[in-house]
Amino acid sequence: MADRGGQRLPGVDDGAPRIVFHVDMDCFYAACERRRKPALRDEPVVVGMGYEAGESHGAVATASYEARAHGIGSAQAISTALDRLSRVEDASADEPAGHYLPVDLDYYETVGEEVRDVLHDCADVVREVSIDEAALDVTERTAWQRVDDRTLAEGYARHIKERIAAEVGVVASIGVAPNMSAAKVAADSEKPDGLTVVEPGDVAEFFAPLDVEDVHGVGPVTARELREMDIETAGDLAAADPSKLDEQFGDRGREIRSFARGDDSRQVTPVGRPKSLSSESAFTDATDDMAALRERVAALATAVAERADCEDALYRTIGIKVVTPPFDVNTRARSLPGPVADADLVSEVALDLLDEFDDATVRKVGVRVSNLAFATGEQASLDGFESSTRGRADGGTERSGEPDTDEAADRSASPTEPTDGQARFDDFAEE
DNA sequence: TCTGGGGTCCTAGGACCC
DNA sequence: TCTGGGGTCCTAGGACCC
Repeated sequence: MADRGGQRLPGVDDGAPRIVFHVDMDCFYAACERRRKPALRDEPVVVGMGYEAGESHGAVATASYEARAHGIGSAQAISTALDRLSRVEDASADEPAGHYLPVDLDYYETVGEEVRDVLHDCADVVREVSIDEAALDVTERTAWQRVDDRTLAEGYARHIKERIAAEVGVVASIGVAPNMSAAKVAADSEKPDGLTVVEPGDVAEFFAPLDVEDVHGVGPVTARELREMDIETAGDLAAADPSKLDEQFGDRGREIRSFARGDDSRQVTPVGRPKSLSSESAFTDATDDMAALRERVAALATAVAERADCEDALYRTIGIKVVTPPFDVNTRARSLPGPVADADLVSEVALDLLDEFDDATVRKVGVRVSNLAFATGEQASLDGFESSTRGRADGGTERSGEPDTDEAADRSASPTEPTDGQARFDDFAEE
């Protein structure tokens, strides 16, 4: 598959800077809606999730630039967005200016698929970061070489933008840089319809004036702590005393400092299998109605189990999330002796974990399965998979025997396991 | 920003093992 | 029983990303 760029061994540096493109669709959900409803072009468009038609509950997923001009932004409460749209000049109370649409992920997924087809056609290694973003290693397809004051890489990026516009009908911004972190920041630096090239020698200079919060891995909390240390810009962070950062942030300190310098040694690799699957849902008003909570949790458990099924995933840990006002996140989880795929069990365990919160007021609940194992397609040999299942199925740890007992001995010690890789359900009836 | 939904990774403490 | 040291797994929470 990815046999050109992908052959390179991790950590091996042949000296030549790589060429990474970060491709980011502009206002992707809104762009998808416009693709199928051309009348929405040039109009303020707000795509919101977690809301029912006619209500003002939920949050903004994507706002078009026309809507952003009125102060509407991502993650904003729908009520605020509607309020701001209704204040637009030619809006009436009944009919606010602009268009408010609920998310239609299935449709965006099909559009995203078309974009991915183009990207895979244009690059040897593609890392799909999300439905609307991807990192590409195109080192083998283009070059940093300049022709007429422009790099070949810039021309290639432009070609990809044009293909996406022509073949899919949505607009992408692309950042071009020698690594993923710099390419991402470059893509964000000019939107919409941006194309920003940061050549290998210019990376540090490009980062220096940026706000610390623009650095990958620096969120609101870390940014505040950095500002308290008088570190305001990426340049400040790049020049900061590593031991001080280490003291404050541990390993993450070194990482964000090197990102701020424009250094990022991570290779572009395709995303692997998921590590967890979850589903959550908020109540319009916080509730202490235990019956309603149980009903919601049971429905989420069913949904999660179904998705795990679709992905051929077995899970060994089942957990819940309970959010109480103002916004306290509580999680509980229970691990099973071996991987299973059993919807009833997900429900049962989730509801059992929920019992602890029987006198809580709850605004949001979630169900998660993790510690995933995949029945098919995983490169680990079936032998390895089975022996690890067996080692745990008796309720002990894998190392429950003598130290360094070999796998053959381990295997013969538990002769009665099922053959499909699942532990028996009664194995964990105890707890 | 009174806050939707789906993820990843890291850390810290406790249980338990040798 | 105390002390010492190395290690894994599990749970819960936090920060971050899109």
